[in-house]
Amino acid sequence: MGGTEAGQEGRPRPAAGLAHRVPDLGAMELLLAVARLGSLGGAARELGITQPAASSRIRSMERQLGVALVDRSPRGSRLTDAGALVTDWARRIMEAAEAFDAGAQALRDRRDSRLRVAASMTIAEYLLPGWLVALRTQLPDTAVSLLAGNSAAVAERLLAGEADLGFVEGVSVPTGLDSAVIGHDRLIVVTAPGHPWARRGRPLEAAELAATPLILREKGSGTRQVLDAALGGLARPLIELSSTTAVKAAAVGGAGPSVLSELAVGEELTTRRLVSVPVADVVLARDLRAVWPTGHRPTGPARQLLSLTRA
Amino acid sequence: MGGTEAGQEGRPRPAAGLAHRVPDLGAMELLLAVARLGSLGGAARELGITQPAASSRIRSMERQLGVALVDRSPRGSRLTDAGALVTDWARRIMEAAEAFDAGAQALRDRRDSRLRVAASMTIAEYLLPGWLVALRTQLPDTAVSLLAGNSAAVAERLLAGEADLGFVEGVSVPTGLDSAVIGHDRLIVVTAPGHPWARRGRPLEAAELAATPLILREKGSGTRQVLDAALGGLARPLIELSSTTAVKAAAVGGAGPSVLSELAVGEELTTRRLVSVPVADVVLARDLRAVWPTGHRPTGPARQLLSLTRA
DNA sequence: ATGAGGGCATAAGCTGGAGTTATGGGCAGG
DNA sequence: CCTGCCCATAACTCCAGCTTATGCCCTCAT
Repeated sequence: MGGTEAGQEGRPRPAAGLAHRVPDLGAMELLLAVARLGSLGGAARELGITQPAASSRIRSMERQLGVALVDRSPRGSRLTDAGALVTDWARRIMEAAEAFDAGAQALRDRRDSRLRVAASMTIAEYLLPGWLVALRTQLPDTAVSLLAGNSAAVAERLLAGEADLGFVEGVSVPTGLDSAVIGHDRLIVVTAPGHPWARRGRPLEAAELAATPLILREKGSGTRQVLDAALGGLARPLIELSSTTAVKAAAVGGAGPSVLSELAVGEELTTRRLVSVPVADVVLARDLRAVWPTGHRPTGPARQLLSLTRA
Repeated sequence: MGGTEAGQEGRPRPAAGLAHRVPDLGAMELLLAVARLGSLGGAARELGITQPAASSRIRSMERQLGVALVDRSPRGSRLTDAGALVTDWARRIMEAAEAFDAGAQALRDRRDSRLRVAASMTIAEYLLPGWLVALRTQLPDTAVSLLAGNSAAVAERLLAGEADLGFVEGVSVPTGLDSAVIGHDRLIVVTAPGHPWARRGRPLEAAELAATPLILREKGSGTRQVLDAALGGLARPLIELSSTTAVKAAAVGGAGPSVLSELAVGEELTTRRLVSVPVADVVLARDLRAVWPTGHRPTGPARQLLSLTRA
């Protein structure tokens, strides 16, 4: 028994076991239903399970967290104060899960979909799932398919008639396509709040930025290319990491300043885990564009998605 | 068998069953490990499970999503393009889960904790979990406890010596406490991108806002109170809903304009599911403050947390 | 060329958690 | 007082995920 126990002396354990400390998505969904409906039985009915199942599931979630979440009474259940908080936090997980679901569904629905989207990686990663969630509220029964690739691949799909609408980032628009600017991907300089740059009065000079070792993605990544171009190939790495998340984690931990896409650090900025440092004389911006074959203005679901993406 | 099947004629199904369409957190954690390490076996070792378990779990995730995620070869596994995308989306869920975990742990760790925080609901809901995650990277072994309540309760705890640091929002600071402004909770007017207000040239006048029916939280909610005060008790409801999420969903769906805390809609704004409408002559802002008993300037972990929260 | 090693897959068996049905006890309102 | 809604407990079932035991594939160094 417990065969797992063998040999865990100096296990690294970076953030491992999170899944064991956090209730699973089903339990959270149930908790949200209880919060909304004010009754275990009601929530159970809504999710298509029985009342005892709901009762036991909530109870084991309370055991796992070590916190009482609901006040049960003979005429209903209400959240405790702690329960309300936990429910709010759970809601944010479920929102991320909804975006995941919308995206995953689009990756799968190849052929028979009514709206075929081709998008560059950055957009597909950060923006598209949110758009799809929004679109779903407007057109619940429209199947969407997604193909992610670089600008050239997006153009190819559109011109071959294999996609209805495309999204690319960058300075130039592939030939044969019309486009509309829908936003900007700005690279920003960020540091942990404790770093000296977080309190400087005047904006950072480009030369200063180029002279300072930064936490960066590896050479070859899109972000790195834009930065190198803007600085004239001068970006000086303090550490090179292979994922945006790793870079963010290092920056949050105070290892040094970094340059990241605004899209990647929205959450960190609003919670002040990272602070944006104004930069004086470099513009690190790329346009985000919706694209379609010249002349074939988007119609139907494509038009609807397009209108979601710009003001 | 399959007793669940009974009687589901006109089931409401608002967004039900999400948990069945999305892999569970353990599977995502595994996927992230595979992405990072480039091998199923390696990921398995890191999570303390066996290689066949990892293999089968990834495979069933691929079945569930209907998408191939990893390219298995006799010398390792790499993510497919779709897999990279899915992994990025999963990472966002895991980040939310990490915040959840940090918060939940603080709710539980009552007595023996080294840093006891008291916070108002808005801050505890939106900001604190992120701070705790950041703090964890700096002080991994510091137990933190959290007590959430209104301003009066926060003050009481601090003055009784039962909390080391507090956070409140609002215009006045409770007596007996020193404070530092760490941010602002601004209410902003938002609409779906398709709404006429999303394209107006000039900012909205207060009178115009007061005259337009809005999607709002129910009377008595904090947000509603601030809005009513700023407008002179005039806010006119189009729909009244009992949770911020419901309000957001209605606004995203295009039901009408709404007024929400900036903190609540960060994600929706960056993905352009909602658009912020500038307002001319009303300031809907409250300060967010860190507070502590007069004279007892925070030290140790409390000081560290405080420095995380402000620039 | 050949054996060692890392990596993945398949097969068979075990276990625990989540689900089910069945039943009982509190509290409100006609 | 009884009907209805709410929740809890008990006993049983079932499956997802785990383990161990094997085997095949490929690469690299001897």
